[in-house]
Amino acid sequence: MEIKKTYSPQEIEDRWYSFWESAGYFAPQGEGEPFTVLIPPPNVTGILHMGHVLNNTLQDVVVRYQRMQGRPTLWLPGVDHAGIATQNMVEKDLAKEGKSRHEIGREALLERIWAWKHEKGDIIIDQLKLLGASCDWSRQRFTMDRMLSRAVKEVFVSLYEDGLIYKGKYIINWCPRCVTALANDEVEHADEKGKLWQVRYPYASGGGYVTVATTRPETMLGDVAVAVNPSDKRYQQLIGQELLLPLTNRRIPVIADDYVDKDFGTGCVKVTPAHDPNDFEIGRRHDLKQILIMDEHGRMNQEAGAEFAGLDRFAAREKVLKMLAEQDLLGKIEDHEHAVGHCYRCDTVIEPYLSDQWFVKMKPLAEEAIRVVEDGRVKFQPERWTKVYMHWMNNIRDWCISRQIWWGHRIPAYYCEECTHMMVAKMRPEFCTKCGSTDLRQDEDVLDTWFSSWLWPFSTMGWPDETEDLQRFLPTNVLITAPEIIYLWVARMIMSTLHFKNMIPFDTVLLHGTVRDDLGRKMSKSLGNSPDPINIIQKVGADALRFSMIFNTPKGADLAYSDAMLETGRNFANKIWNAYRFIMMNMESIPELPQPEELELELADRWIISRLNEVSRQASEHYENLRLNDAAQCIFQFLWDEYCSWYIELAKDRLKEDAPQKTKLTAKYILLDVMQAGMRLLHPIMPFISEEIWQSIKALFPMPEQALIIAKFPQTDDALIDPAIDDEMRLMQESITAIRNLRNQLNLPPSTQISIVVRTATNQQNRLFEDYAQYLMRLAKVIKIESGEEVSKPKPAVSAVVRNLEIFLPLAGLIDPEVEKARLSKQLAKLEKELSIISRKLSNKNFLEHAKPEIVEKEQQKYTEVNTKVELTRAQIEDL
RNA sequence: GGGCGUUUAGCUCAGUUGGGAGAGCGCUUGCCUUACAAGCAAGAUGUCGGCGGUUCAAGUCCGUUAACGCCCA
Repeated sequence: MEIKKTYSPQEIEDRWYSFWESAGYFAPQGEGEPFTVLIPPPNVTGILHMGHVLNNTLQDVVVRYQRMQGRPTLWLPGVDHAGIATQNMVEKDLAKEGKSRHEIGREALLERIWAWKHEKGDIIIDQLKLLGASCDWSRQRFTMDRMLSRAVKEVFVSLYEDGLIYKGKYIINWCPRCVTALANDEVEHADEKGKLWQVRYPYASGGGYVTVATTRPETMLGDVAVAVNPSDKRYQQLIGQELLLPLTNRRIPVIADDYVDKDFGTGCVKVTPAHDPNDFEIGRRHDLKQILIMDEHGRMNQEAGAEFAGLDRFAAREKVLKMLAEQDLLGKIEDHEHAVGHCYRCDTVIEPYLSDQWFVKMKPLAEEAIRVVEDGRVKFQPERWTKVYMHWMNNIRDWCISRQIWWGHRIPAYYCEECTHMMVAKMRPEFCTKCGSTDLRQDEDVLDTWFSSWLWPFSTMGWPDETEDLQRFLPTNVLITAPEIIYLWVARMIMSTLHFKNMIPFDTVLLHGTVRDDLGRKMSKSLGNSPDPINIIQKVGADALRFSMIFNTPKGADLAYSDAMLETGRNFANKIWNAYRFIMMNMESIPELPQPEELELELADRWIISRLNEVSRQASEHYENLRLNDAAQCIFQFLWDEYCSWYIELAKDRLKEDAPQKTKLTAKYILLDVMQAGMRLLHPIMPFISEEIWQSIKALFPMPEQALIIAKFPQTDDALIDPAIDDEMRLMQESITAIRNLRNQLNLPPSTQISIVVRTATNQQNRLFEDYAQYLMRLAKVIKIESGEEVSKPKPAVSAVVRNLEIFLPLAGLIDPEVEKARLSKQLAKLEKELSIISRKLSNKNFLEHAKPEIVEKEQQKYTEVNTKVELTRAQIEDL
């Protein structure tokens, strides 16, 4: 068999993905307690970015681990219809043809969007497959599917009937570019430098004026009052007076309202109920008129006055300022930094805008959703996000769910054209229930995309039917997502699932960080600092990408991505590949493997088995606790630093032609067994290379399972974790390192063969060095070893102290006693410092009284150990 | 204005109940040692942001302060 020297993922990854998928391994298998993960549905317009990679890799690792635990595991995938984004995109294409959606009409636009969806809507799904995502694609969902649309209608009608959905005229966030309302959380605030203009409003009676301050002077055209704080002494006599609104000659009153901040600006506030949320509230309290001066594109309308009609809002601002200045009505102008809302889709400045919208009453839904988090039935990880959730839930506001676009679930409300009666129903009514007319019109608006996503836990499983899937998989287990959508999505799913299913949707929410570039900036299209994950996968393979990300992402923390970081995964894959290559090179002549009971285990075998069991236990624990970086770390360390650097190196002697047959076969058996077990540990993080190697080992080393993806995760056998063996092996390793160090200090090239003398301190050590002298010979390039408790120190020699034993390297002619003395003195100083710290502790009465006995004992042991080293080192110096 | 987070090796960051400061990358030195130069071996590097407190013992707990970042208003 030919195995390449460098690992090439391209040849392997596609093959195993199709194998898994066609064998049906992604679907839940078997009986027992299921494990379910809901995918945060990506946008149908989306293409895979680094954030998706992190999010979906985390999910896949958890899912693959649970699958290997033998649980029927379901990762339920799908995409959402991304109302505004998708429509924007198709409208852009339309614009290239010189058409607008209004010209072609609603039906034609929807047809075009569906056509686009059928052609390109699965791009991100195909990309997730390249990443290795083991979703059950037979259950793939789309929020506009008939099944999910049915749930949306059902929910809308039900909430309406319960009085939890209402329609009304309110100030909402309006994007004049998207020409639609936005929910509060779809608005992103950014601090911007603006101006605070003072404007003089003359008294209607003449003789003077009041000065108001505003950041948006153009809205003055819609002013209906000026407000002052009732407790503001300066303006007491003003209240009730009338002013003449400049540029319009409208007469407006001065009113008193507690909302006004006496210290902001001049203490006088212009009131524009149709264009400011706070003014809207003031207006309601004082029963003021609402004058809408803009159209839906952010242009002034007739109400703004003939001079302004048709002007864009920012052009209108300039004109208003110019005209005010001409009439000498403009006062002080100050720089003013304030938060400005922007559309999260297109970044256009949001306009607070008065319009007819649909809302969900959230308070009643929030109550139970607060309780399940309070009593721990739903847990956030890391825990601090609980506070964020609670804060929002305790201050929850009604949710504006209507959007003035066409792509989405059309609101199931119907109006009678004759008597204006409104009906809300799942099916279009035949006639008006009030006047009997058949002339009905459906509401033009569609629902917010989140209004379908918030039903994801049960709409994807067939609700409102009581399906098998619902009974089996709800509540799900872990939701893995980004903290940005705690409000938009997570909280709302908890509310909807409690309300409609009387269940929690999931018991754990894992919030992960953001992928940043190496300068710590968020990755974004506009910065162009986001690499294309597909390119990365083509270059280094999905496994390397996945490992690098997991290895470098602690639970809940941000990830700094760089190409350098990628090398961790790539190099690791290559390392494993070469370990596998080495094993296979030596298996060519394998006759037949021994049975486990026929093995002749030596120190290294027992040690690697002990370590494997310990690492399996740790890895399991880390996977369970969602500490995936720790899982990656400990598997990496085991395979690279223990299996490759020590076990394989030691096995080389035992694989030689002339080695005894038993020894040879035992080494081969353990090499294969530990490698296959290592692949099991690694599989959740690096599924492709692990499956490839495991399958190949399986050909020589029979295993019951058909595939690694469904193979059992290694169980720990505590009886095989042997601290005594670990300790003996560690002594050998420390001795080898000490000898290598000596060689290095003396600049001995690897070709120089050396002999050493080891003065042991116990019988047991003596035996160890006799039995395993070969280990030192192999790894420290020693040709002759003399060991024993009574051996005498050769002269001249350099020496090292390992625990309580001494190692001498006799080197006539190569040693400069002064240099050696300096080297040892440096070591001695270090040791003495350490010793003094310990002895200070041990002579502290308080320490001895208060510290736990095992801590004291540990310190005492340490003292003995260090003290021995000090004495031995001192003796060596004197000896020179 | 309110809340949250971060500050540990040159860089990016781990460090879960307080008890011997860690990883990856980078750096230094020597090696193509028959699996791997995407590698091997040996090494250097820290007033754990500052100050104060609790404790026998603090990177870890408490208070305070500074810088940076995020969210909300």
